[in-house]
Amino acid sequence: MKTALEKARQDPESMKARILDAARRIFGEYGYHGTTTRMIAQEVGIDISTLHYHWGDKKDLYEAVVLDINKDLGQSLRYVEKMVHGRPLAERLAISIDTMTDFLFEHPEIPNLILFRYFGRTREEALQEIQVPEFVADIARSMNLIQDKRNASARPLLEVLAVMNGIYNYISGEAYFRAMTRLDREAYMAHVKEVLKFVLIPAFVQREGKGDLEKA
Amino acid sequence: MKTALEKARQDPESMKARILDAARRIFGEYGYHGTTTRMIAQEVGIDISTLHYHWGDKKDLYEAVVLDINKDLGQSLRYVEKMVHGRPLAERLAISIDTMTDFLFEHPEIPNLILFRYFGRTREEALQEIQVPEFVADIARSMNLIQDKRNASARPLLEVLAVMNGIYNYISGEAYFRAMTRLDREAYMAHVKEVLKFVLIPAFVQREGKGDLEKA
DNA sequence: CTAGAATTCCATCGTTCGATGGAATCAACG
DNA sequence: CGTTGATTCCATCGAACGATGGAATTCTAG
Repeated sequence: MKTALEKARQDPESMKARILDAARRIFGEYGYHGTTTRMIAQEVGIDISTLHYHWGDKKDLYEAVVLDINKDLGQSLRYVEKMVHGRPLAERLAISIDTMTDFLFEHPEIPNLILFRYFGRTREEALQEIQVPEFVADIARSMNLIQDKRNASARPLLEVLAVMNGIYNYISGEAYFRAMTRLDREAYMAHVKEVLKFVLIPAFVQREGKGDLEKA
Repeated sequence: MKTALEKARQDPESMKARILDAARRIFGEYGYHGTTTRMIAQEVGIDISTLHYHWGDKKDLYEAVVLDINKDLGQSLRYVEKMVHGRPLAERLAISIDTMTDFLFEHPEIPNLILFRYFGRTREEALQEIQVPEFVADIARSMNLIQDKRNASARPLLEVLAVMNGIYNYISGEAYFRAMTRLDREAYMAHVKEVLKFVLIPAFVQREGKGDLEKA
């Protein structure tokens, strides 16, 4: 007998998986308080009681969404890390930006929910943590900004946040920024990648160059 | 006889002004749906009906908050523009970043509400626009990225957004990022300014240099 | 086919939220 | 003092929301 979780993971067409999928999108668009269980149920085309049957109450469902998103983001980051391993810094940054931007454009609810967590508060206490700090430290190590993941100083962590948030902003703000720039989706994605690489890469490359100079 | 608006502007201790002030903070922390009129009333120490008496319904109050914030942000941007006028690019960016960061740390509800608007959606339709596009075009002109504010192409607008959002992120994410870096408020502010200048300035300065080279 | 388990929906409950009428209080002025 | 208008609070309403019991339906094992 499969457990309920295994079922949901294995069969993306199962009711439980369909609800989780819709919940990701709607929580990502409207935030925790802006989302009603009725909105999610309607999106799936089911009754609210079916939703509660599978996922418990609203907070439980939200926490499941957060865990699911952490899982996807972690997978994607590990994939990118393998991809850029051993390459020079500028190339590593360019590939990371391109790959993560592509991935997140496909799953905008991921940066959306992360940004909601960063910037907003919830009336309920102790909603599930998004494990971003863990990810940020991993990236800092992958970028050679720190050696040990355990005791990272503030500066490199904040630098990594500049890169990650820079990407998140353009994904989550797509509707707003596209209206502002009057670009279609494809052109917007291309411009975003260009601008991100233009803005983010020089600083790190310049410093690396200076470091080498001092060594020599 | 003064109008109600003039009264509120002139006397910051008036009930109407006190309500608007509390509403800015709470809408900024919890977002539109995360905020209840009761929370605002309790913050001021009054009854909900007093709130409705002065500002109408929840949407009206929210729109007043948005207008108020647009006013403050616009003033601050114009002040910075005068301050940096005529200086070289790197200096202009550094001063702008320092000044805007200081200002926004004092008024975190401003970036908070702007980011909520970017990234989140509301169940109600047609909530008051935050006039960010206008501001972004102004800054692009002030940075000599565009000549005419009217017909700005996408690229410079997206570059300006990278700068503005970079600042907003660290302000609005203070609680989260400070916990992550274990910095006190003062140290956090200092690090943020350093990191912002480190990340954002080189790209623009480098391009300016290349531009001059091509001219020569 | 059938019995039992799993799933889905209908009806409904209690709470919270936005909003308002109307009484009570306060301030200004002759 | 008394009248008038502005302000504030109390009581309460209807709608929306989260949640659940239980009937109806579907699925599954034997």
